[in-house]
Amino acid sequence: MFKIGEFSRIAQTPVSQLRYYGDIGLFEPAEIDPFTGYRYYSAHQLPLLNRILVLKGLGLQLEHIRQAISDDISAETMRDMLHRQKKAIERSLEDERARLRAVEARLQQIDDAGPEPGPEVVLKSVPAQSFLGLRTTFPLMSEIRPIVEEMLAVVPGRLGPRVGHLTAVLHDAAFDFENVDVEFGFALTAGVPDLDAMRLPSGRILEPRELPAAPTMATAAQVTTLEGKCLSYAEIGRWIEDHGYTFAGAGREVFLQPPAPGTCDLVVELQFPIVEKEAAVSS
Amino acid sequence: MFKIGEFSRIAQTPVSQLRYYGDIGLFEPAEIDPFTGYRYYSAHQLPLLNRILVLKGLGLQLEHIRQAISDDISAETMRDMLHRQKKAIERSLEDERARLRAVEARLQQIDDAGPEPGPEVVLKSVPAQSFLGLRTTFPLMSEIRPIVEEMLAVVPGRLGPRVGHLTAVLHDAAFDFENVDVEFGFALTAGVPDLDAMRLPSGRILEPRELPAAPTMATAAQVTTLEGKCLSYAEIGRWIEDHGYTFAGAGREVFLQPPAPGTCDLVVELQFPIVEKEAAVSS
DNA sequence: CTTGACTCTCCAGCCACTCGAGACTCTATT
DNA sequence: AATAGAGTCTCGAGTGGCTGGAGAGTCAAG
Repeated sequence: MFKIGEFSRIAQTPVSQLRYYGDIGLFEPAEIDPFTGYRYYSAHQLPLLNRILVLKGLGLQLEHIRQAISDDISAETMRDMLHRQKKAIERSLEDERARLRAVEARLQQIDDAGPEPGPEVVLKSVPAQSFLGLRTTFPLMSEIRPIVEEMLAVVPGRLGPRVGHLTAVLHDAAFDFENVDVEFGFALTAGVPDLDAMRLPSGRILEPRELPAAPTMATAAQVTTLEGKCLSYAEIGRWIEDHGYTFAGAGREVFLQPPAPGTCDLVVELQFPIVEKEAAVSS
Repeated sequence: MFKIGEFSRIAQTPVSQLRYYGDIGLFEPAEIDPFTGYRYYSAHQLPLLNRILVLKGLGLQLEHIRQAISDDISAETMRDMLHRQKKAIERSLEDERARLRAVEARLQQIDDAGPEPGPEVVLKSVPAQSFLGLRTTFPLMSEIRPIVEEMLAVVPGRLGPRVGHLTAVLHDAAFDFENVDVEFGFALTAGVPDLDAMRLPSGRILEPRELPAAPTMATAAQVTTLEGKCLSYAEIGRWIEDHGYTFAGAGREVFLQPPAPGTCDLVVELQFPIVEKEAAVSS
């Protein structure tokens, strides 16, 4: 019989761990002195402890190990467990690899561009939404603002609390500054009532439609002015390429802080639906 | 201004997380209603939150993220941090890969051999030790037992509390059952006193020497009889091959539970020093 | 005014330990 | 036999990054 310290030296396992395993009933000393409380381990227990340590080395949880070492476990059950473990490791390995790529990309970016941060690109998924909007091809960017201001002045008041964010849907994949085909309108948060159309003072008519769900969106939020958000298009485009995605549908601009009449202070989130580019990647 | 729920929807971040980040002072609401305690977030905060989430996605700890987003951080410091992070990921990636290999090996083993477990092989490192032993070439295995019993009967009594485990050093790499060149003796735990040699009743003399340290040992512990431990040699040998190691020195048998005169109940730990086999492994 | 959705604070729990405080116990040497 | 020093005991708290629940308060639509 060994006292905990010597057994710990033999098994190369910390004393605290042995005590802990005893406390949770995973691996208990062969004997405990009822007067002093000293734990005594027998050499015969070493194979079991080793088995536990090996299973732990495979990444199994202690609870699973407890099941695995209970005498009545079949080879089938064990196989199942290890199979699940294998899948789990493969998943986390994939995650780690992605993380490594991301860290490396960011290091690269610092070396390339200096510390000028730029907006962060994050993935999101947005569900399908009702949308009330007006699609137009604007010959010039400057013509957009009046219409937007008209919408902002009128629509929230009329729709009341159902109204979501002012949103632009960019139907032009090739984004340039003339003849932009863009749909402005509002996402509707609650279920839409019997709303067939809505006429603006200028006579333009907003029509309701369903904005499709986008399971994967690359998004970038920024504080900017109405005309100064072009930089981020480049940024987000590069990100999408770098991370092995491609565009998959019309992008959006969500005006989280809509342009107020007096100020040029607004917050926009660019959103682009993407899908993984299927490439022959060596695993 | 958004209430926490809406901001959570916008940022696709759980409410609980936002509250937590507020509590630890990593990302605080733009405003807190002093009467109700309601948190209010501004759209302007979204870029910062995104930055935090991206850094978290790189695997950084929140404490480090806090430093990283504090305004006065240089590109140098940031690079350092990411560099360390990269190293950490690479390390854990290597660990995970090893784990995956181990799980796969074990699955293989179940498919091959059925659920008959066999002893577990674990890695250990043992420091250099003083040793008091007797090296002999035994023509037959059966001649070992009397000598061992003689040693067990005499030595512990004479050395008192300094004595470690009965140990056999196997100088024969090619292990067969005749003419075994083996050294039996005792490891000495405390610093050895002025002990030059020790004479057994049969006239044999135990001589002291230094047992070298072995930074990496493949070990397997088993409950067995004196003559029935051959199976494990195969087991441990296969393990060493499978895991890309080679033997590096004389193996040992440590008798954790020494053979008592009346019983055949003993516990032995086989120990083989190993080194990584330098092979052209594709990373 | 009611109803239901939201939000608040505070506390416990997760996992697999580790560390420290304060009190015993063992053992080798004087 | 006394003592010093190493070892051991229990108990409680801490780790990181949250999540979940209880119980109470708040908001907004109808």
